[in-house]
Amino acid sequence: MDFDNNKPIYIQIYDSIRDRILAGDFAPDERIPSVREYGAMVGVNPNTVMRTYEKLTADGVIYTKRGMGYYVSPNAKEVIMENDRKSFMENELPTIVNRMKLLGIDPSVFNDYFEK
Amino acid sequence: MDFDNNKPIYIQIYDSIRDRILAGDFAPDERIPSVREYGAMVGVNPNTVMRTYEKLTADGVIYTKRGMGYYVSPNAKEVIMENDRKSFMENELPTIVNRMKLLGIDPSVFNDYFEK
Amino acid sequence: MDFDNNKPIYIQIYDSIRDRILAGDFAPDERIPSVREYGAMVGVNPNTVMRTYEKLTADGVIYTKRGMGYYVSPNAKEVIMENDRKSFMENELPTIVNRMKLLGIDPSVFNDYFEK
Amino acid sequence: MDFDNNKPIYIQIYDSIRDRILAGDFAPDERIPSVREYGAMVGVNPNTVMRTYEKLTADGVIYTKRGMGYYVSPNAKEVIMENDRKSFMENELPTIVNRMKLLGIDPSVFNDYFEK
DNA sequence: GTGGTCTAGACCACC
DNA sequence: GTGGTCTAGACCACA
Repeated sequence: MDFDNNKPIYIQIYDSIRDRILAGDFAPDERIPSVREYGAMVGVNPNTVMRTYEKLTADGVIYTKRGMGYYVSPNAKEVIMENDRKSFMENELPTIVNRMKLLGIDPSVFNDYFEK
Repeated sequence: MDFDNNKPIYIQIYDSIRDRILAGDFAPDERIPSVREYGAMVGVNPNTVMRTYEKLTADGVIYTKRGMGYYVSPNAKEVIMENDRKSFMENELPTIVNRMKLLGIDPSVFNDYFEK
Repeated sequence: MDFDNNKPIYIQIYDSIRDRILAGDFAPDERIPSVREYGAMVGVNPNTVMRTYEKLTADGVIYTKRGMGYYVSPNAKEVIMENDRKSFMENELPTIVNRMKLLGIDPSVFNDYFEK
Repeated sequence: MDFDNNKPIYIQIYDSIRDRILAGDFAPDERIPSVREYGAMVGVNPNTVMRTYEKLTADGVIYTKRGMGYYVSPNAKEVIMENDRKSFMENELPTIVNRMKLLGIDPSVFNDYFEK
């Protein structure tokens, strides 16, 4: 796995695991690789993977069983979708609209683009 | 002025000055506040403002007269609009639409939000 | 049985067995399930149950007959009650009261909660 | 500062800072020592202090200004009190009451103890 | 084996 | 100077 230097590695792993869960690569209650395994796979230090797993746990996307590993939450997909939708509506949408107004771009471009 | 901690302050000032130029707060060839003044206004170290002014100068949005200060370029608005519209239509719009499709968000939210 | 991840599982099993003895689920000199059986029941590795049984044996709450299994001590209830009451009154009660005072919580919450 | 080996150091620092805020050692919007300073003071690695600060930030007890340091939230005291009260009522009270019932301890001990 | 904590040391962007 | 990220390596309790 190769990383973009402008973004923390642990965030990039975070994004990629969320994507893989959404894509169905990891099923609910399935065990995901240990921090050591995953670190070896993508070529980063286990500590860095740990940080990703901590964040995903805080989100409620995965959970941990002591001494056994990390598992995908049963409702992981819903949690991810819900978080993203919320963040889009509350944070991104306002700033996008604001910019479009300043740039004089009409909202109809979205309808047009959607149909393609 | 209050800042978002996830973005460099000098970029946030950069954005805000560009917005103010688009909004007409600063007219072409008008002098903008010195780094010291501006820093005091927004509660920030002059060094940080300096960094903003350097970036705006590199963009061609403002220019400097030695010993006199910084001035808005005659064609500042056009420069900003040109760059931003292009980048918006080519880069941002596609990724936004893509995300919205994944999240199942309807393009009509834009029309709705615009009216507010 | 579902476990709280902040506490070792063998301790949680330990607590639960003590509770069951106090509640009369296990009578004095009655045989308790083998580590294998108990592990299967609660979905845990026999090693983990073993650790619990060792601790209970050290406490004098159960005893072992070689080749036959583990049995509840005749005076198990008394041992548990004795230890716990003392430790509760001397150690826990003072710190609980102290915290409640700091947090401004009235002792009446206990009377209220008891009735439920 | 000397630490209890049974508890993570970063949690012990976390507790101690919360206590100091409640005690008024750190005022609202006051800057707290940098991770390096604090680490040197209590004799731990800055990374460990960082972990404490991250947790306090997640709680809303402190906030960070980029490149400048960490500051006590204006409503830090209220946040701490509220969190503690909630955790007491939801987590501790039920388990305490449960144990008292098993041990046959009457809730009146609290009223008695409070008056001392 | 697993997660979890901690250290020492490094490098970066930002202020 | 500050926070923030990352590595390498260590040690521990737990399963």
